[in-house]
Amino acid sequence: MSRAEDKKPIPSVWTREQRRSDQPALSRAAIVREAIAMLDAEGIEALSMRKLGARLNAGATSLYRHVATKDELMELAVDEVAAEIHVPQAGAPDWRAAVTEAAGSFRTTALRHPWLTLVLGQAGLAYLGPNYMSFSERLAALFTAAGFPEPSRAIDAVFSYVIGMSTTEAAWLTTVARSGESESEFVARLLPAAQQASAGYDHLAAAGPETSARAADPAKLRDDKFAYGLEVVLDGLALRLPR
Amino acid sequence: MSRAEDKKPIPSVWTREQRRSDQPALSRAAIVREAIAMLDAEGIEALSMRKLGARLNAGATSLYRHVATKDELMELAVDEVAAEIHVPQAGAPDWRAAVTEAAGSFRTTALRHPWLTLVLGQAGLAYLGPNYMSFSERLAALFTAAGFPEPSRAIDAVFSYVIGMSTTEAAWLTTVARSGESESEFVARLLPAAQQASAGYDHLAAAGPETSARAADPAKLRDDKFAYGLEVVLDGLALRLPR
DNA sequence: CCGTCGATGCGCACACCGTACGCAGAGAGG
DNA sequence: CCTCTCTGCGTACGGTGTGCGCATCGACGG
Repeated sequence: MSRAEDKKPIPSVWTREQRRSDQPALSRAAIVREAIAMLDAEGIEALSMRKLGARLNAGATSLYRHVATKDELMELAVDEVAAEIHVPQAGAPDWRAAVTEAAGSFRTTALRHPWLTLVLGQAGLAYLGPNYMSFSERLAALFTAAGFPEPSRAIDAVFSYVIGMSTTEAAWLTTVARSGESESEFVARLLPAAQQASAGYDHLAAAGPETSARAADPAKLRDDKFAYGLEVVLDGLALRLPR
Repeated sequence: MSRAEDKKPIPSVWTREQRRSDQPALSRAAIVREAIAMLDAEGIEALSMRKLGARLNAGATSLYRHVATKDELMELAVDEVAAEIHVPQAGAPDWRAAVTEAAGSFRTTALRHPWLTLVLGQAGLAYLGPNYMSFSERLAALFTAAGFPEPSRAIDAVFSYVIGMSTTEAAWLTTVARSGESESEFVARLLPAAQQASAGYDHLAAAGPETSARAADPAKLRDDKFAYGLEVVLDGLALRLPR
């Protein structure tokens, strides 16, 4: 106590930087934006509060002034990204084209942010953000205008398919990304193993050559597969439209 | 060195328990079995190598003699559980009934092990276990026998739907389980909040009363919803059968 | 019977995680 | 000028997955 200055790097007025008005400060919006950037770039398990704080020139625990918990951050990120999904205005004459557009938009959003489906599967949309709400509202409008007596049933049918396919694709793309190779390279390298694995399974082996022949452009193959299944679902729904 | 016994609780012959032939020892099968039990009982984020080890009267790191990594453990658990999915023998006259059976079996398995869909979304089935392989093989046989020229397309369509719906349901059930209430209680308690949230959204609000009236038996409602969507997909597929 | 060896279990340690808590400044209002 | 609220941060706690090296054990060759 006698020696006023002891250890520590001397917290004097000169050492102390004034950090005010330097950065636009921390804000919920900035935090969410940066979190999404990290999630997109490095995947879901690379996001930590500490790293996120560092990216914002802040300490890890500073974030908690604007966000209650990491889970809440994730929900905010999900809702933010939900704004990217485009659902056409209701009432257009061709409801199939409109639904196809909405489904495709969901898929591309999910593939652009491969962590989306993971969080959806975990949180289950318990707390609904505004963007997700208006997404649902626009869908409901679309299917109602199309003439479905129980629009929510039809929506669930279509979007269960869309979510399922998008989840699978996102998982695949994540695996590919982790390999550091392009999708075609990865497929080429995986092919022998896959064929060996399906040896002894008659029907799987039968599908092998056919699949490998088309593997030249895997992205297009995925597009086609998605479109095919979507047409299947829409055909099934069309049978249920009155008249 | 002079005093032979020093600190430490004296590792003498008497203190030292013979652990041999007490438990069936640690084995990969036992580890996977116990991991599944923990996952089912306490959810995916409650499973840690330390707790799992403790449940097997073992240290955390002992498990690594039988399992390379936690991720690998999860893949083993997924494949183990895949054996529970029942796919009817190919060649039955009514392919729709057979597919409905397989789809329903997948769903009940996914709901019995709500962590299944989460792991599927993460790992993307990069490494395929034997049970998952024979599941796929049986499906391929089923759809080939049904007469689909491109069975894999049809399988993907149906099971993307099934996976999507099951994922959503599993997430919901997990949320319900965390609340400690029954599903009906949870729904009842959630209803006012849901209605308030959908105020201002015309079409969502319109669906409100109808939904709440049916909320008396939520499990049945989910069953119906799943069956409805499945019929939609199967109808769409039926249109693509030759002749 | 004894010495050796490979397989097995475990304690320790490391780096990292989410986050509770209380303090240090800054800006606003009296 | 004093006070009060709001924001950021340092520290700390109790967890996590897992690499490493040692102790122990059953089996087996001499």
